[in-house]
Amino acid sequence: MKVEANTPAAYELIHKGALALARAERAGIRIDIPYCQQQKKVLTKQVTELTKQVTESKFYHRWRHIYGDKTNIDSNNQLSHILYKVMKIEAPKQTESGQGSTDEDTLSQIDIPELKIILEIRKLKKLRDTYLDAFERENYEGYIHPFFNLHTVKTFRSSSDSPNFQNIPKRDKEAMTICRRALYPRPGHQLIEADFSGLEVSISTCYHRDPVMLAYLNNKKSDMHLDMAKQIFIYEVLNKAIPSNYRMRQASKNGFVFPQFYGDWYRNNAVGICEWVQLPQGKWKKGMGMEMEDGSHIADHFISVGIKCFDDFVEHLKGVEDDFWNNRFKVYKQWKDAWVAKYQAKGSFAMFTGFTCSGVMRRNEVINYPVQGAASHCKLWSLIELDRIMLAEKWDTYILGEIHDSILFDVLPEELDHVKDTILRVTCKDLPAAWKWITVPLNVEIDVYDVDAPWVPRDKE
DNA sequence: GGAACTCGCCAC
DNA sequence: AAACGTGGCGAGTTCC
Repeated sequence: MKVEANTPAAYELIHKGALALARAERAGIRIDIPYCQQQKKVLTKQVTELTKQVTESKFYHRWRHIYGDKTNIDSNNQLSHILYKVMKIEAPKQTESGQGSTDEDTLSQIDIPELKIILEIRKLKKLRDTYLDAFERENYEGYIHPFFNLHTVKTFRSSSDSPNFQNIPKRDKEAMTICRRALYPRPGHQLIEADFSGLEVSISTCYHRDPVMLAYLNNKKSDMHLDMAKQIFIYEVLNKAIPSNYRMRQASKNGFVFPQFYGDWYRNNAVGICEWVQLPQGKWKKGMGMEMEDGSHIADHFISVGIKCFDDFVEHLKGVEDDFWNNRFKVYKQWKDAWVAKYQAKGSFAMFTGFTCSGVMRRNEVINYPVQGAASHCKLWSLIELDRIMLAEKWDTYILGEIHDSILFDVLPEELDHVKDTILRVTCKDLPAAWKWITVPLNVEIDVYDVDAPWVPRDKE
């Protein structure tokens, strides 16, 4: 497969983007090194304690009996051999190469208490060795300078390394706090993060122009994910403020809608959704799964509507998928089929932004690349423009980096209001004015952190 | 002793 | 009909 910048504007975007990102790299992000060192010690102590618990167990003795001095509780090869060959447990899942899997999902299904400890050790070591250690290693005079690359990714997204600034924990609150507590604004400054919400959905709609999706994007009161949650859970999911309703919406969004857009299918979606609401992949009984607002459980509800096990749920999702593409978003589906047919005839396709992709690609790639690419270019155009303005107006504010559909800034508090206004103008007005193919509204949310505070959201309530 | 591989896991 | 897109990186392991 080959990608090319086929227009002067496409070339210019990459050229200017590289320069703007180089300025972000040079600026760097302030880092609290004493905190990193101290937190690494805390994590090491916890790891040592947990390791001791494992090595004192009967399970470990069995392991040691096989591997002797070579025994290593970090070795998944050894663990796989012990579990599935020595103890003859039936592996719930295989890896790519056919070995019994030892990932989190698999180990948590096996009833050996030491496996829970091993998972906890893995988690703590990940934080210590992948994040805090990398921050300290890359520290130069109190700042890290992650690289942002525009030449490595097939779809024209960016990548980041040394350290990778684009995969610092966020969803797991504890992991997020431990890692992001190390990253600070300049003295007297504050961090803000501007996030394009649902950018790839918006950009895909510029291609397919599905009227139902357009209606969702143009009507702020409508909520696609809430509607999908109602259908998937056969439940009146109405209020995001109720925790169980919110969870069902999250499960629909991240377990069904987005994976479907990437080309996934209902069988995988069923597994994903069950993980979100803590239902097993077998028979369901009353009291199973996440708790609802009235104290009942999600399994009670599913049983009451005739879904009594995982396989019933898979069949239900098959129907939801069919309705999703052949009824709800049928124009989107027609666009996908036509787009792929056109690619098959020509051997290439063009993005809105003046780039072409040619060569052998799978169906899902042909559908995903133009969306991911053009969405990424929207963020890059915005970043270039904001960088230009901040230099021209001599702001004491810096662009620090970007995470695919968001940009992180280090802002002088006196400039905050002006910076926020400028971000919203550039992303929501100037960008669609410059690129006429953007025919849907774009939404940007700006998270503001406190002055002199790390990259950790202030606790609500 | 380094290159290249597998596996697992973080982000969007 | 087929069946999840893009990365970086650490630890363990194997190959040369």
